[in-house]
Amino acid sequence: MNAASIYRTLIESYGKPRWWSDDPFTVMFQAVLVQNTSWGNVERTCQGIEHLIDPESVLEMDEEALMEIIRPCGFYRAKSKTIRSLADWYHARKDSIPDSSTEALRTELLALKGIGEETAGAILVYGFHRPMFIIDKYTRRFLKRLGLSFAGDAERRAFFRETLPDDAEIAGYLHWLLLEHCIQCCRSTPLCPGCPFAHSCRKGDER
DNA sequence: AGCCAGGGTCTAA
DNA sequence: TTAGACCATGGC
Repeated sequence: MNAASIYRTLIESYGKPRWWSDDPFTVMFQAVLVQNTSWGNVERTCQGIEHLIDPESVLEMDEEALMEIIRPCGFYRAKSKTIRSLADWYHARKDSIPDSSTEALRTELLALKGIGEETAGAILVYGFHRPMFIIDKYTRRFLKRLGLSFAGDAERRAFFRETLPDDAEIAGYLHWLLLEHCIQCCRSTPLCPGCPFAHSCRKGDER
């Protein structure tokens, strides 16, 4: 089973996925909050404070206030620092982003403390509409359950690049679809009711 | 009560 | 370069 047929199956089963957010800074803010944290926590935290989620507001408020706001998402001491550096970076950089290469943006993001491959990928894809396959824990588990093993994330990315176009929308939709699928299906053991991959899924046989 | 959640950094070997 | 400790809270 190749990546293109995985994508097709996901679309057929779950329909057109939603985009993370149309606002780049909202993507950054939430991408940090969601690190090793459930999406529900992030949604509850962001509910009602939409007007504070922009670089200027973040830089204006003191660090204690920001920590208090994001506390329910855990790791709030580290995450508040990361969000501030993102706000700083984006505030200074946003006008020149359209002229920057994806690789340059990725390098700059990775240089910020608290931003790793996955968070950078999410920001590039959903925030800046740059093509990049995002490999997260769910993606790894999903591929493994399909019986596909890889030496590392570079190989996983290559697997997706092999049969899918180099396109930001596809990358974003694929990631969102995998997430949706895994939350409904892969997260539960031992059986996923109505799983569109049931015929090839080796759940429980993955370690 | 204990485990997991859409990670990332630091250290030791 | 890789494994393990650590960060912290909320939901089930």
